Amino acid sequence: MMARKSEGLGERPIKILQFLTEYQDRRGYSPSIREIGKHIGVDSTSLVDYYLDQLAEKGYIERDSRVSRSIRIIKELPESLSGRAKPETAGAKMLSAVGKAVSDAAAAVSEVATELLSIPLVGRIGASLPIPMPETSSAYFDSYSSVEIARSLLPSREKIGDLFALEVDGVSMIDAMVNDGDIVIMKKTSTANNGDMVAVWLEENNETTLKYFYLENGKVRLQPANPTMEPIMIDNPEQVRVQGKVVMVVRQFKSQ
Amino acid sequence: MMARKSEGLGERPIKILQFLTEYQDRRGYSPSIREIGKHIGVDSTSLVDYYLDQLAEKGYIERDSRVSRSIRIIKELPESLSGRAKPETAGAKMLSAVGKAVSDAAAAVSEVATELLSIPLVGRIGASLPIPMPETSSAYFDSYSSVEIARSLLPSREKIGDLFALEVDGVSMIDAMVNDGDIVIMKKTSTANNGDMVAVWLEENNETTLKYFYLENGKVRLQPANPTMEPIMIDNPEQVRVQGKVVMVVRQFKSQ
DNA sequence: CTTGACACAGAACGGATGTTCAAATATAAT
DNA sequence: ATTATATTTGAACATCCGTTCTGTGTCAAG
Repeated sequence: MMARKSEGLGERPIKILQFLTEYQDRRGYSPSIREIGKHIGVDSTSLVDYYLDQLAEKGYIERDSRVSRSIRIIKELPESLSGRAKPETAGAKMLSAVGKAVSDAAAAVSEVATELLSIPLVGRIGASLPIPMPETSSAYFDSYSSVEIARSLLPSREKIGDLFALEVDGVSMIDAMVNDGDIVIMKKTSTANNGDMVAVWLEENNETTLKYFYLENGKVRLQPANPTMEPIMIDNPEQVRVQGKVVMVVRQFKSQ
Repeated sequence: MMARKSEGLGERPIKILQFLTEYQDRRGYSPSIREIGKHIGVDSTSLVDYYLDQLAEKGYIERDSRVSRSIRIIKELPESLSGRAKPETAGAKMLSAVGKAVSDAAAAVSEVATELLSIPLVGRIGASLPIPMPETSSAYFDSYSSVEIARSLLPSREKIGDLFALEVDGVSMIDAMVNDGDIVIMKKTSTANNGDMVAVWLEENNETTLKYFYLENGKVRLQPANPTMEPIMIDNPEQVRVQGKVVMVVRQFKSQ
């Protein structure tokens, strides 16, 4: 019979190709020959080398001579050979999500766009200064950077027009459980409801702080998030300049 | 006097980071330590290792212990230091499948939106229990809810496969500036770099906490985010069970 | 049966590679 | 000056890793 193998791959090379994809997705670099061998149940490095040569000749991968972990995937496995079930690792799941985003990009852009809000990052907030506010109209669209937040994270009927973001400068709001570098997403408003966390400008102290807001029989109580700290009582609500209410705080750890 | 030297990287590490980007874009895998050394004019491998440690501690790269060519770029160089435009055209095909898909997607929809990652919310984290971990190979896809995060908020080349989210239960982590109801997004890992905020299971105290991780001459220092609190010193690093590193914290304020 | 192409095993070689250590020098802080 | 910390050198070590070589067994064609 015509055992014409020139077109097809053996089972082992296919498994290797799958493993390469999975490994690289997960770890960001290529496995070594011995790692490949262990995964497919072969402890002869020469045999793995043999399979890799096949994959290279068929144009599926490339590798540099004498360089460890230099395998690059050039061509995807044909679907007819993929033969693997859906349930994969978490990484593959995320991968498929990305793949979906790619393939659906043209069709679903509008949908995605509505799910992802681009909130202008208009400046920094520190204790010593009133917070900057976005211009009421628009047009600051490309002047500053922006923070992208999924709509699903925000209160469902939040009006997006009044949202803006600030980066926290300094540790002055540490008692509000907000740290240097955090991004606070605020809603522009001059009124607040009880229990809201608001940014207020305190004229007497000459500073901006984040506090929980309570209006109780004519007096304003500004309560720090830290329960061990004393609240600030203000008799005349007119003195309290609410600059916005905090909708969300995002803290990123850039591994530092 | 404030001699702003602590700002960041020296000239050598910056040059290394540029070289890493260039090399990986061109060849699809990471250079070896000696290749890096040759490029920056240093033939001491330990010195390159030293620089790479700095880059890792600052969160620019990640690498796996004892694995050759395993450097991944996590964070791009700040533009103020880059001194180089972004060549997006050629050479990008050598990137891993994920990287390729991501960059393609970004290119496809860059005008309207970036990608939205759906990160599984696998449970709650409290002081009294080890944190639940996502099963690596099972389909928890629709059994739990998920948190949607724009990729732009995550480190640029972060591997997305190992991410999962937990909701904070209780105020036990208030000294880590994490409050009840916060959502922490973590990366599944059993190793940590200095300065990372990690979730660790402390057997003696029988609790899980979030602390900054430092490995200093063989001992582990777990530093609370609250600077007024004392660190925990652990002589034997084997005792420290790192369950993951915190990538992001999201706090939502529901408006009434 | 013989031959030859193919698939596989095991071991060994030599170079590549990450890691570590001791020590020297430089820089900054006290 | 003195101490402490950061940077740098050089070398050595133990593995890791790709490559190669000698086999063994299979199976179909001549």
